[in-house]
Amino acid sequence: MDGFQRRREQKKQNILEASLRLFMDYGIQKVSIAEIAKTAKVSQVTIYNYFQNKHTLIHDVFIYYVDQSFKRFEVIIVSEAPFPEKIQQVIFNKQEVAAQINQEFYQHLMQEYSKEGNYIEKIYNEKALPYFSKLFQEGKDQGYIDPGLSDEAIMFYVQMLKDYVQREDVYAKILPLTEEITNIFFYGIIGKKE
Amino acid sequence: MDGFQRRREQKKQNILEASLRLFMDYGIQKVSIAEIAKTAKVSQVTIYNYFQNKHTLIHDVFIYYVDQSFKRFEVIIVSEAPFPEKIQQVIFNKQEVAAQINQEFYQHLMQEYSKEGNYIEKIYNEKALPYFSKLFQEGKDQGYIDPGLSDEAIMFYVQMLKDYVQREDVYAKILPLTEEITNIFFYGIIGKKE
Amino acid sequence: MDGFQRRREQKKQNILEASLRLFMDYGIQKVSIAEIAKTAKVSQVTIYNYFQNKHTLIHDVFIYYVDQSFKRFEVIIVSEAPFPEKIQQVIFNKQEVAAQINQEFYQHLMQEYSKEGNYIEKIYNEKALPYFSKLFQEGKDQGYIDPGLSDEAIMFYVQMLKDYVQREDVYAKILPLTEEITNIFFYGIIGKKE
Amino acid sequence: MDGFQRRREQKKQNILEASLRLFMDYGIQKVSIAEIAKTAKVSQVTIYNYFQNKHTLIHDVFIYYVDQSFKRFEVIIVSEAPFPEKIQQVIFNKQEVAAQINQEFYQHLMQEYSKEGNYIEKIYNEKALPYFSKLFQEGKDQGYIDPGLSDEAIMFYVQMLKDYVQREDVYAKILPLTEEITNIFFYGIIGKKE
DNA sequence: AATGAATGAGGGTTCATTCAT
DNA sequence: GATGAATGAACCCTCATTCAT
Repeated sequence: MDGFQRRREQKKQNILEASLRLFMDYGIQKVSIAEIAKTAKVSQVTIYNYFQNKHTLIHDVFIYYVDQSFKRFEVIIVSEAPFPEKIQQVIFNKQEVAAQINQEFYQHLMQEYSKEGNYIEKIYNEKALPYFSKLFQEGKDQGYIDPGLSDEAIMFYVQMLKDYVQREDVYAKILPLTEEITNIFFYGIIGKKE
Repeated sequence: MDGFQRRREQKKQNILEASLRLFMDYGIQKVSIAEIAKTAKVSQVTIYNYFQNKHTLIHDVFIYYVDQSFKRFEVIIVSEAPFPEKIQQVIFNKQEVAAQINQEFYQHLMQEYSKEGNYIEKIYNEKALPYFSKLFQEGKDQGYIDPGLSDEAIMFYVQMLKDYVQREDVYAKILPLTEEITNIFFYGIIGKKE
Repeated sequence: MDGFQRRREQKKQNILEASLRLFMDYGIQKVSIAEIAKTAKVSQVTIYNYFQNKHTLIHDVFIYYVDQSFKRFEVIIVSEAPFPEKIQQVIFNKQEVAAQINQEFYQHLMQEYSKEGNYIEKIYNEKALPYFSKLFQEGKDQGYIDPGLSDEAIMFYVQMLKDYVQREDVYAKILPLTEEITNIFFYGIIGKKE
Repeated sequence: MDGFQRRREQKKQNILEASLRLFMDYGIQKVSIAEIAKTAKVSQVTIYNYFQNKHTLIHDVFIYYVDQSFKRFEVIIVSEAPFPEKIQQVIFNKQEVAAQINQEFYQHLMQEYSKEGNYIEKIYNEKALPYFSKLFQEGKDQGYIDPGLSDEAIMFYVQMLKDYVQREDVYAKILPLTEEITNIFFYGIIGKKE
């Protein structure tokens, strides 16, 4: 990549980052192109030079976001930590780009991209799922997970917890419940039978 | 209530119902007053005769929604069904006003009402929480729930599952997993020890 | 006039008075029919039963206003006070319905009715002008007014002073100047030559 | 100022001029942004690119107007014409931006600016008042004005006449009375004593 | 390639006026 | 005759997007 290309990429990333920041703070619909342009210190038209329209900008921001979070996710999975710790980190660690993610942003993506591009599906099936499978297999091998459970079901649970924990309105409330929640995750509401 | 009053109430409810329907299908911001008016078969101004502005309309729609769902929730709790069935119904039965609820609508409310009116907090603390407590006590008495678990922690799980199940993008996927998910809820990922 | 008619007249006057009050306080354009209805404690439609539309309502309010002020004006003119005192009263006394009249109201009338109905012209020519003529003749006879001056010119001056004094933004400032202003009116800027 | 800036200024002035023209002809409230846009041959949004909202547009139009009128006023005052002619020009010459000024426009500004910005007060006290003082002193020195009269009182008269002459509804009527009115201004209703 | 300027379409809201009881 | 309810038209303003330089 020559200097020219590099500067171009840099500018593009500036726009993506500004957009992501704003989307996560205020939601998608509340953020205008003009606002993004001002934050990224470019003109509105420059944005249109890099991205077809707001729709594809959102799409690209999302991909940028997923790629970034995925890298951090990967680190946890391949680490040498014991299984329960890994699970806890995946669920509770705010390892995402931002500490708090605007839910509307998240929802919008889920809604939009479950229909068309289906990028989220694709990336999860291609990348996350194998990692999760590996993680769950590890759990099953070490006796932490019932071997009869399907990966889909466990993944649903993990995903759900992960999502929920990230919600601004929820996070504060459950902080003191972390241990209990983890316990229920492992042993169910019926509790550990010793 | 005379005929006048009754027709007025009826029309108001029409607007509320149309709004709720649209909000749940498309989200709040995407739905214009004009659209609501057309759906409810009234003029835009009529809406303004009943509700001060869009903001308070949303508020009122929300209250309408909460009240309605709560009635159905109550029915389940006080029924004579065995505990596990009750829990399953609370979580999985689409007892809500609508089969599918738009998440942005839900998020908006959560966000909004965690700040101001705090109506959701109030109704949950005053009405839902006691019912939940009673239900959980029932579960503990019958050995379905570890007596050491706090109501808050269990409620978190129930609420999370309930919310998640309602999401458009999620519902279809987990339908075949219902049984497994219930199992995890009861026995954790470690599974039932027999 | 029977009791029925009387009640009708009473209601009509209520509306007129409410309108006048509001017009003078806030100006014409800022006052809605709904506001008048609420102030007069009638329904909006009732207003339309008495007055064709807002336009004619304004017209009628104006006539109501002019008639009322005219009565008070007449009192001064026919009184036994000496000429200079009469003039001063006509100009400076806030003998109008309201202490302060919203200028927009006044202007609107002037503008509107100098074109069409021309009611103000008519009433002034028919009623005020003769009185003014009489007053000015009195002044000329007593040596207070140059006999060479036309009634129109003097009337313009009196009217102008009267209007100006009534303006909210002007009144306070000129209060301490009353005497000087009267002097200039009588003797001009060149002053009394003794 | 480069070509960019200059064209921008030009366009801004177009909008100001169109607004002023319309405000003066029809009053402020009756003139919509759409109408201004059409008159200035720009889109509505362009207006919003230059002015925050209608309120500040009105404000800026007013400043534009005051500045322009003041320049012409200054020319008269510093000219070499004899005193009576100057006075007559100040009062009667339609030296203002427009031949006729809508009174509602004027009133609105007076009302508005007696409260907040107070721009009119400021400009009059800082700029107009000194000029007027100088003019009146000239009149006193040359025996045209009674030295005992306060500047405030004379200014009141001048201002009043100036305002009144500008009124659409008044102008036509007093045109034939110009001479008489000037006489009254100089010598009062009692007339010149020779 | 990048920008300031411009725009069509649409959104929420208000108002004078009419309908239906 | 009086009212509550309803409405079409208009207004201010915002936004994603394009034009012209």
